[in-house]
Amino acid sequence: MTSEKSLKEPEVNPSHPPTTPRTSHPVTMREVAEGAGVSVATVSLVINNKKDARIGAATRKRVLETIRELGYRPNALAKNLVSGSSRFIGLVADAIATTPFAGQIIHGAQDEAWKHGFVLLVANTEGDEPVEKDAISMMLEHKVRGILYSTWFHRPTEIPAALQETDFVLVNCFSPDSDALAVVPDEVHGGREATEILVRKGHRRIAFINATIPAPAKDGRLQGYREALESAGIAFDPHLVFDAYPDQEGGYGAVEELLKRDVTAVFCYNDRMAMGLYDGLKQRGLSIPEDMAVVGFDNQEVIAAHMRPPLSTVALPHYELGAAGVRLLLGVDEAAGSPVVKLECPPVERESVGPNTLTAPRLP
Amino acid sequence: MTSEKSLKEPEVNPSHPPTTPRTSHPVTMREVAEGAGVSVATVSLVINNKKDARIGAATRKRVLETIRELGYRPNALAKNLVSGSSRFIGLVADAIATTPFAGQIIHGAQDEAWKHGFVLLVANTEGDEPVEKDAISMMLEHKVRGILYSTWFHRPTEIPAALQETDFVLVNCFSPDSDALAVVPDEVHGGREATEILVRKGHRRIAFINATIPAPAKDGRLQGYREALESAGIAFDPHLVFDAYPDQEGGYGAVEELLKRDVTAVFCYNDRMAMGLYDGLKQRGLSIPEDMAVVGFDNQEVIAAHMRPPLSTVALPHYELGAAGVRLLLGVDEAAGSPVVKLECPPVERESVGPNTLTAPRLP
DNA sequence: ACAATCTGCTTAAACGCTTGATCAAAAGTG
DNA sequence: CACTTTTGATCAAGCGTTTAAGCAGATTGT
Repeated sequence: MTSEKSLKEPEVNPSHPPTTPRTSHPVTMREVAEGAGVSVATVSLVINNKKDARIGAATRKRVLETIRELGYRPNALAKNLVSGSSRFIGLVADAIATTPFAGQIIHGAQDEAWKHGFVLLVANTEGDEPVEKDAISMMLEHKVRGILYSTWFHRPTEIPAALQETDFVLVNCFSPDSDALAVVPDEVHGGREATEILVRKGHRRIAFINATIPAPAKDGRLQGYREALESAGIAFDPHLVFDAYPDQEGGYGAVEELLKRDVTAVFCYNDRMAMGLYDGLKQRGLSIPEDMAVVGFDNQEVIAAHMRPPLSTVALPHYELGAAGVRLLLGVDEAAGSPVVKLECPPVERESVGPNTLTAPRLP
Repeated sequence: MTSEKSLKEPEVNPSHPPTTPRTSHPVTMREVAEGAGVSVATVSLVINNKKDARIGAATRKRVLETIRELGYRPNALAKNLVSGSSRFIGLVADAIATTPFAGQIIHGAQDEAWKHGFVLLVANTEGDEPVEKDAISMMLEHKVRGILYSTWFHRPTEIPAALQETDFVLVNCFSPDSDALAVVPDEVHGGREATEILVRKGHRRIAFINATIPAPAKDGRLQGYREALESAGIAFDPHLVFDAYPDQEGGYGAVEELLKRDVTAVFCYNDRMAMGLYDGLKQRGLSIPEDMAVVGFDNQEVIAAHMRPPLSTVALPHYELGAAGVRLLLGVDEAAGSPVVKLECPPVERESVGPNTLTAPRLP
């Protein structure tokens, strides 16, 4: 009988109530119940303050106090077991930090998930199939509420089989032959916005340096460019569109071609390209925006905002992609008609675009 | 009696075994047991193939097959409940995507965690105290194995009280008055490396544009600079060190000062500063590295690798910080003597540094 | 031939919590 | 005053696992 739980054993250190020494095993609900002289059921009811539970004010207070004194923390694991589902949302990314973009997706997803009481479980697959499979398995085993499957650049993708075992939404990618939920940037809209920045400033002969590599962005932005021209009543001139590899070198190398075109403005496929273009232009003694207005695409903060002059561009809504992905997963957004949601790419005007001074003859 | 579990009800769709329709509730171990005609204990033993468990070859095979047929997935929640601890590692960050850096920390932590069978639970606090508290609570409630508390730039920090309730390690930050485990970049070493890139190319008059804002980096890099000079037998000249705000503008604005110093090389506090410096230099018709050798610090990929010429710099080991943090947390690294581990900042040589052509008279 | 040992599997308790069913006492009703 | 109702709390089953302990039947030792 001596092994019976001794009642009211003097506390070792009653001074700082919430100090739960890590050495002692975690406080459970049972201990709280004993401490407060009630049943665990009561404690549970108090904690979750169930609407229809009838608990006396005195008891409730006593329980709450005991919880504080003991520094009790609910065990989410047990909670989840009972409810059969967790408050986790999985995020499977093919690149988590290869680019700042991926970070933004995580950021947006994290914030939105948190807002709804969920936590993000992140896995980085580096594009490795087996890893991806394991990652998804792990998430399923943890009974995640759903999975966000994201890619670091906008592209079509296959849907891993295991994904079908839970709710999921594709983020920054889409499945051409399936009606899977997806959220992607609206490239066409972006292309239009970019072009319109130029149009608004009076430019009429606007070049578009597109990417050499095929992607939704390549087609979409071109279409947006054409739409913007059309809206402005400017005839589309195929000669003003040409391709370059979408990086600094590409932009730098495109200068020569560009200058042949006799244009006053140029829309670059992305910011890095614009960065190279800047160099090429400056090297020829040309200045921006006076001699050439330029707009980029992506709004890579580290680059765009700090070039000289700061680059006007169009932002890829990565943060929003993550956030919208979560909302779509949770079904908190008013259901869209199409399963694939397209997010706007907002223009970010800085100083690389000035009014067109060349429509009138140069320095008349 | 009709509500009894009907035995061997014909399968609805026996064609694709592993296709577990999401509509049906998840397959549990019990169902596998029934399917295989054994007890759940047996199934458990087979799954974890316990060394000392005695299971017949036939039974084992049958169980394994049933698992496959039913598409069974263990419920990690239940597993964790029993074991009392999860395979989670929490990552609390004050900024998850404000900078590409934070992404790298996550990346490193996730890779390393994964390697040891753990998953990352990420929370972004945006520096907000209550959020931080909630985030830590949530992690504790999920019985994480430990917590990585990370900051996006190297700095001293307070340790949130709740952290003490579990194992934790500070990443990219440290607590001046506590012996908490921490892992940070070795700024002194970095400063030395940066300077030595220049020294090795024969430069003797090397300026250092330090930051205006106090930080471990400011002091550390300066010390590293001095150490490198000393090792090279170059007298430290306080006039060659001056401060500027650590961004593009700062670098651009520092050019004037710099040119007064009559130096052949400059070590910038960070890459962004170097970027501004490039502009200022070019604008004055100076070329890099011929007229001025420049090295940066941080190795911000998006920037450094693509400037013209590509910038020599020193890398902040963000990925490694995350990875080492996890190792430290799990205790897999050979215990270091000091609780704070300093990681090397490796030099990344590119083309912004050439041999010193000015020690000898120009074009002799 | 009988006990001792081994083999293969099952029983049942436990993990920490939730929740519908219960129940005793207090309060309200006619 | 005998009754229903309300109030405040408890019981106990169950969530899906793990694992120590148990138990038949087969195998071995002598």
